[in-house]
Amino acid sequence: MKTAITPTREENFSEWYQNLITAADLAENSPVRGCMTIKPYGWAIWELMRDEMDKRIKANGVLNANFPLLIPIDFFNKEAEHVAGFAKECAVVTHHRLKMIDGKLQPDPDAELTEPYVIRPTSETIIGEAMSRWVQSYRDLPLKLNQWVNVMRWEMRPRLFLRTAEFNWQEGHNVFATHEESNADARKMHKMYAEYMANVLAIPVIMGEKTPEERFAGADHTYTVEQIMQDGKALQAGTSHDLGQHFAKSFGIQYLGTDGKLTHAWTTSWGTSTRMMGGLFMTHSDDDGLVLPPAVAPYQIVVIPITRDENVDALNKFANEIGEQLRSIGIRVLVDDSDARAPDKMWKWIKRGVPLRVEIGSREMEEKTLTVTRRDLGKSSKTTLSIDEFMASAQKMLNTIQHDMLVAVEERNKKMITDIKDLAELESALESGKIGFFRIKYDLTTNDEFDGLIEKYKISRRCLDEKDPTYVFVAKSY
RNA sequence: CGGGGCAUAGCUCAGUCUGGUAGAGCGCUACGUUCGGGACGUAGAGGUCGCAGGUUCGAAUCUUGUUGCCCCGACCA
Repeated sequence: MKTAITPTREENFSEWYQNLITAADLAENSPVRGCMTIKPYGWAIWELMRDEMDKRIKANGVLNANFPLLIPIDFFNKEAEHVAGFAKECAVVTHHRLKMIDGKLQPDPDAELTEPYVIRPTSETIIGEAMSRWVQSYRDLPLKLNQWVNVMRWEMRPRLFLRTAEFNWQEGHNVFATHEESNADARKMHKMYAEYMANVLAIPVIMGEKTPEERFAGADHTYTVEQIMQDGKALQAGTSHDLGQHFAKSFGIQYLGTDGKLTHAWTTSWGTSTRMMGGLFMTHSDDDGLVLPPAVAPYQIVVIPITRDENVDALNKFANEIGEQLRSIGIRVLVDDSDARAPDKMWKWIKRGVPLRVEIGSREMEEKTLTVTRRDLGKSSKTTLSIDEFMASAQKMLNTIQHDMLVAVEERNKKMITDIKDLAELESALESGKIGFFRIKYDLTTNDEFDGLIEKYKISRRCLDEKDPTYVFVAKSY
């Protein structure tokens, strides 16, 4: 059986993943170390993902803003834990001018900044500074901000979408008058992420709080959504932090309460990034390429005219009419009337994961029918139906695909989670090559013996079980 | 930043050991025959062999240095 992507997932998962990205024309490595170029088809997916997320953010009363890319180095000194977390991976801007020296452009030694800037790895500090000025009274609270920006973390080992030096994300930053409110907010955004991933990306997630060892630098509580990839590894797809008063105290975010007293506020921050795209691709795709849920597919339907010399114009015209009809009922459609051979067009759009493929040949044109194939189910789902029937049911078919993809991953995930009673059982499972998440009592994992297993099997604590926080999920991760 | 590997056509790679005019497959272009889940033939286009030095009559090949990439670690959304 020939597959469009080689090697297959089973043969070599990480190589399959890289080839998938090339085959689906999503992104490529750039000339800049650790940074990727997201190509138009990949970016179109991101735009759809972003728009869906943005709607949800705004529905929570959050407004978008935009803070500077560069952060004064001094801001990082203000929150000790935070500095420690990020110092190792910061890019720093030290000059403001280039000069031609010995025929080469170089930073001008005479243009060194007295105070270097850090390219933001995240924006808690610079937003904290602004909030300290914007928040004066309890009437200014809550203040809810979000920004869609790029950030930079100098990664040692980049992987397309999963870990790149520069990445795009949304980072939300909210301020509240009380700890009850900030903690409730962190949890609310956490739930929003889980809902989004299930309903938009068709990815069920494991929700829970990070253990103290894995918490965000400078947070009291970190809530995470963890996805399970097809190879059993975990992907941290979004985090929501209850920052307590750490940043409020460091940056002087205070409000005058009704009691006339000045009180430090409570902040949260919450983010999801282009890493989610990696999760999306790794979760749903197969050995023939990408499989996209309709909600984030740039083209939900591709119409392919099966042409021969004598019928090209008529068929292309007919296919475009079908395309127009579908657009008029709100479906994103591409009519591939390019002059490539029909099988080449089919494989091209199979590899790019278009949820529904519509083939039209002379026969269909005469009979007023269409042949429709679902990407998620493959060739066996090929059916022929009348144009009227299809127009009436196309949106429903897309909804069904969206739903079925979520259910399929839920089913797969059930087999990926194993209950473990003690460390001996955990070790023998790992030793036997068992993949996936292992659920074990948290207090069994706070000792040297467990640290040894972390070292030996490259596992980590992903999060506490939301349903019973005395349990923790352990897995290998990206 | 440690350990290993690689750098030759758009892509995957051979050629390097043993120095002698730059190769294959895929992809691309044209034409013909094909045509509903990866067709075939013919003809073409396409590379200062990562970069800089050294050895040599002559370097993709030997040598020194350098840069970048990949894999495995440490770090991480």
